[in-house]
Amino acid sequence: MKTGPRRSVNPEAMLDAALDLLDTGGLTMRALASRLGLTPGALYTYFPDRAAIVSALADRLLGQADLTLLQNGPGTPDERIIAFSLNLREVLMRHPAAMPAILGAAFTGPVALRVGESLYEALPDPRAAYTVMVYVLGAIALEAAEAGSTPEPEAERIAARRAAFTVDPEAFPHTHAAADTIAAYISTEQFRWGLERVLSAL
Amino acid sequence: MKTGPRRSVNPEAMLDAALDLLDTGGLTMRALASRLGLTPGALYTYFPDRAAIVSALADRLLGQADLTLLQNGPGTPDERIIAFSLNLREVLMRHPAAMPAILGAAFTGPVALRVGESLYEALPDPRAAYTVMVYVLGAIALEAAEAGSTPEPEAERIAARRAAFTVDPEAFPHTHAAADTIAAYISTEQFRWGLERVLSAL
DNA sequence: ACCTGAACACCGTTCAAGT
DNA sequence: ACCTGAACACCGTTCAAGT
Repeated sequence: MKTGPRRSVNPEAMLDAALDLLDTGGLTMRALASRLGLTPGALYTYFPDRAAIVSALADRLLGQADLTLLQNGPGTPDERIIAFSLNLREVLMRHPAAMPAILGAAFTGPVALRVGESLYEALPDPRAAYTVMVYVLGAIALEAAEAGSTPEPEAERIAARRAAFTVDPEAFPHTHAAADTIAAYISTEQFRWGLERVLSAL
Repeated sequence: MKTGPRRSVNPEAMLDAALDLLDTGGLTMRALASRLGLTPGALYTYFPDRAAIVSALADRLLGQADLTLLQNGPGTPDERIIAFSLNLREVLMRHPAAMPAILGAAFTGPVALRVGESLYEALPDPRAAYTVMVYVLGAIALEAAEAGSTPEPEAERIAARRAAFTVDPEAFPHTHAAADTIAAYISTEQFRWGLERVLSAL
């Protein structure tokens, strides 16, 4: 029983299909093969194993962020770092399930190298640059970890967090008092606020 | 064929065995059952599914950090946050494979709530507190993502990173020039440096 | 309540054989 | 080089049945 279309099986098309399956939480070699009209074993002609597919996917996703925002954009280096980081967050949050792979392949991939070099141009102290990477990737990883594979709008995710968040006011007074702010931890506003603070210290 | 010891099957003992298996990269329901002298199906008496075991493990691991460093330690609030963060990093880096679960269950678990409340006591602005969480957990997640499940000493990991790191000096001049510092991104020194900078801005 | 035995519905990967 | 068919060695989870 062949279920998928047969045309144009190449690494690019494979990654398109793989990303689609990853987003729906069902990236298996068997499902991917079926999408491409292939048998599972045929995939090993293109990639050595499943992990290689996920790594390639991670680097490709990184490449979807608009690097010109960091390189040629208007404004100060800090402003360009903020603009690129906001764009990167937007791109990566469209595929939360890929975030673990992004953390894993963070610096090895070819695209990651180009992003890194551009960041060092904007922020020459490499220790400072890494601090920014940690903040940006850390914030996105925390958001992605609780987002479903289907990314709801930010406002709805915050409302859901607020509704689900209840703590004993006696035992956790500070936490209880901060509930609204805590629900908004995943907001663009919080992301930008923290990033600006971090950059101001570097 | 029974392979494991039979005595004392309770949730605590299960989590001990589960952590051990997670560290060696082989946490499966079948392996866990065998360790406990049980059949796979018997595990579902204690936990509803595999994910519940991993979540419980994550919260338990968080509890191994010494919260008194944050609550009652000497020094300024910032110094206590640094001391606790260094301790947390040490604890979590003993079990890198658990880091994804830590990110996922970051705020829901009972231990996580206590840690959060203590952090808010030291750093009352919740937006500032979250920025610290993002930095600390982000840095540990990036380190854990590339560490093997068996945690080598830090010095060896840095040396291995330095040896493996080669880039085209023409195409990536800044990256090439920063190679030594980049190799040391996973160092305690870099972790502390970044954290101090972040705290100084909050 | 706790556990077994057995099954169900899957996985990733390999490999001889074909084209 | 690319692909099939078939197998190997696994998975998590369910469930009737026993104690």
